[in-house]
Amino acid sequence: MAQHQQSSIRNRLLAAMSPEDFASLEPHLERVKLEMREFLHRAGDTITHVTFIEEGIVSEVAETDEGRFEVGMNGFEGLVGISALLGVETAPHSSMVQASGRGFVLPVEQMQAAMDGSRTLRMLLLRFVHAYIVQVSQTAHANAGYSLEARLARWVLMTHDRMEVDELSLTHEFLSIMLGTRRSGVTIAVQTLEGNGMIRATRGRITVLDREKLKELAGDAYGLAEKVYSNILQFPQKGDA
Amino acid sequence: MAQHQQSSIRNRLLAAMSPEDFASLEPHLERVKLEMREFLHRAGDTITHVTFIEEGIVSEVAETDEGRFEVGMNGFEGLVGISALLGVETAPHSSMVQASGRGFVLPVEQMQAAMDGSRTLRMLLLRFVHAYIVQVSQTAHANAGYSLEARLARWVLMTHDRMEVDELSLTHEFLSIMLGTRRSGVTIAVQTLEGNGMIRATRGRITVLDREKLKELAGDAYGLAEKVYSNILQFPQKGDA
DNA sequence: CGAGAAGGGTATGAAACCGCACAAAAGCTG
DNA sequence: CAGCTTTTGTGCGGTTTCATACCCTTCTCG
Repeated sequence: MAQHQQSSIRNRLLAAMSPEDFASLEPHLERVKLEMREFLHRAGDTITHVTFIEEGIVSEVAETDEGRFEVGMNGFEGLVGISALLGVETAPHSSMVQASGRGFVLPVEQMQAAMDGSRTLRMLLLRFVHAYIVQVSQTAHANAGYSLEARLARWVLMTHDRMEVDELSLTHEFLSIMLGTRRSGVTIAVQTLEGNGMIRATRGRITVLDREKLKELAGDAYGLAEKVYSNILQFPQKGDA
Repeated sequence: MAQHQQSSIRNRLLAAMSPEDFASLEPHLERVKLEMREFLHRAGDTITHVTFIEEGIVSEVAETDEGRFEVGMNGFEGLVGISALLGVETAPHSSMVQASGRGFVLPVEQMQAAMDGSRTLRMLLLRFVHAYIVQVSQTAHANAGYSLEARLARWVLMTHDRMEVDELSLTHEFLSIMLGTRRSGVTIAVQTLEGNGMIRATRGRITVLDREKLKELAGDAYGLAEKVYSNILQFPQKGDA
């Protein structure tokens, strides 16, 4: 009997596969824990595995002289090591665990063999890549024209989408890296959101209170990528829209 | 005899294909002109064709209430309709001709059939998708943390990479859309670059004078994506590095 | 060549952010 | 519970960018 039952899997990609496609990968899947702040790989590393996320969030981070910036994130709707799906061995960015959790790793050789062998699997995973591109594009867009508050709202929403609880473990320091801004700027923005009843903030923790208000603040910086995920992959929208 | 000789093609993707892959596409390729400011498609449109660019530049633009922003660009190193390579029918962004030129269109059905039929073709085109993702990520990164001047420098470099001449036809108005900023802000930034001898600016035109200085100003906002293109696709670096 | 349109330069006050520095909490540890 | 570390709150001056408006220059075309 198979080690892993497809029906008990949280990862949306693994769950959405045809049983045959899943069966071709299943023997090679191996459970891993995703520990807070751990790097699955650094920019420039050779990618040896892809990681299907079951729980938690992994951020794609660009690191330069000017500091670190998040360009995208993935949770149980996706996987880490997207470049490997496209036949590229070297990671262009670093992947850091932003919320601890767990996942399944799969060696790239198996991943590529399976994709070569199945059109349906390819279709599924490449549609996911498309959704990720839209997400990164939205990040570019948000960074270009939206206020710090709007970007914070967007970021909280995206993180919340990928968590099962309303409490997010986040320090201002960490948020400032994700948003590419000053730590004290985050403090001000957090206070504003809290003042408007969108979130409750305590030391090292942000609790989501009102998603509708957050969406209003985020404006067009939030939503497009999420719509694409849900059209393409049955990414579950939080039940308030 | 084939209508189009692979050897006479400027597009890097078409040129880099194996002769067999090229032959499978060649009968379906049709020449098109790319007229200034033309939209190849708008966000939400169904993608019916991909367009391999021979000459000119097409920008991917996100349009919202807050204005329009460029998220990425493609020239003779790439194609328009990337989503179609990933099996998605609907365009997430609008594609606008930023520098006039020409290209080859190919119906998506032929594109997908050819990709399904050839692993080597798939590998090539998906590696290109990867390079595009890195480019968009860099845009996100640049927008997050770099000054208007640095972003302008990056943008001029990227455009220059994709043109054969040093003279770029660009109005400040247009640049302000690309960079997501005010028109008068562009004027100031252009003056600064001109003052430092990096460019010469005349009405509706910017001439590149000193790429090295531009690179210095752009810093880490420029370079990573270009390195990936060149590793993966023999994207020619301008001969000054 | 003269009018109009398109593009570019400049000004001005307000707002958002930055960099930095330091004080106050909150939580942890011995 | 004393002392440390981590996290958060706050202040201040300076810079960048915004929003808006108006004028000037250059080009086009009748």
